Amino acid sequence: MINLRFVSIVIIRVVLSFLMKKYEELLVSLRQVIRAIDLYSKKLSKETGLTSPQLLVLLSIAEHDDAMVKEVAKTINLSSATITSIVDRLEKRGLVTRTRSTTDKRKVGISLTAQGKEIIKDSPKPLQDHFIARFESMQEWEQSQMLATMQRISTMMDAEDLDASPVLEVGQIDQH
Amino acid sequence: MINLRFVSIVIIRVVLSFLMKKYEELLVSLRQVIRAIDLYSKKLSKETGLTSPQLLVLLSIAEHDDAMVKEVAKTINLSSATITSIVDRLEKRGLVTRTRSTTDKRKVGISLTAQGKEIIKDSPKPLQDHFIARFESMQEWEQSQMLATMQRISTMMDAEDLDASPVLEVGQIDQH
DNA sequence: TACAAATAATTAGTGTTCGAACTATTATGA
DNA sequence: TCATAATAGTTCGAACACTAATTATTTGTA
Repeated sequence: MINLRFVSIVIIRVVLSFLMKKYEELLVSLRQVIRAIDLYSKKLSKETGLTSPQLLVLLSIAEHDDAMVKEVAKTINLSSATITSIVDRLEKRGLVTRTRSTTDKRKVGISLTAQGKEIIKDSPKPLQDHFIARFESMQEWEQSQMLATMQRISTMMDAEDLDASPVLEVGQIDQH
Repeated sequence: MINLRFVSIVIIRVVLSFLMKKYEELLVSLRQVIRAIDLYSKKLSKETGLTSPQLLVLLSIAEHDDAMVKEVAKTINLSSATITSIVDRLEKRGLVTRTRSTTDKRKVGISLTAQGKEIIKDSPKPLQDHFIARFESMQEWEQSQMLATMQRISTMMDAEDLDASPVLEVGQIDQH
């Protein structure tokens, strides 16, 4: 449903517009952040032999064993079709198994194999885990500041109106 | 080079960690923003019959006529290979033309056809343009606040160290 | 000048992502 | 009950997106 790649490009551009006067400074920060994540993602791929989405799916299953396709899809914000194709590859490599539920034969549970668990165990933690300790030590006012910024952007996008009435055309955004 | 989709997922998760206490509130804001962008992107696709990347390429060419593949790639942060395949489709639909340069026969200039210009003219402005007017009216302190937040995240990622010495292994991030 | 290195674009191959159509199963309600 | 709606998962086709390899051309230099 959501094309997150495009979304991220727009978000970055919006943030840049938002800070036109600080454009250069912010660009440096953003590039550094993106570069750090990109490099870390490559490191993960090299060490585990998995792509980023594959690792995300695997981690999601590790947290909730025997997860349904739909649950995984919702957790990491991808369509069921995408999860199916990623699980296909993971299954082919013997990292997960599919088991059709006996109580509801529409459902399919996905579980890690011993080999899958091994890979998870060896892989470095996802980038965000590394930062939580630091983030937790932040001041309350800094957290509030970030939230205020996001809400401000949301308001400017009329996103609230959109959400309130799903029927509303997006064209409305473009007027007035 | 950069998998922006994965990057955006990590950024969103980092921001969420960052705001664990405000988790629910922020989640609502983020969903609203993403939904607004997603809907707007669909509106663009429906009106122009183009996908978002195609429109981005087209707009990039509109701004700098006779642009080289490499220039377009750099402008919208995609690989040359990706641009080639997108331009293939745009050319097939008669929206752009390729002209090999006479001075440097390695280079290929991409230009809009009359039909391509027509589509650009009719298409609504990209989402970010719509917000610039609002953003410009923002207070100086609000802009500074956003920049401060980004720089804080950048620092926590040790991204500056990374950028300072390109040789540095990403593994360094995971230590400290 | 001649030849290696660098550059620009493309092609090949793999993987991700989606919506729409399809199959199978379960839930609902007249 | 039994037809119909809803749900879970898959398949299919199209478009992206990347790296690595290839082709053609230009640049740099011995």
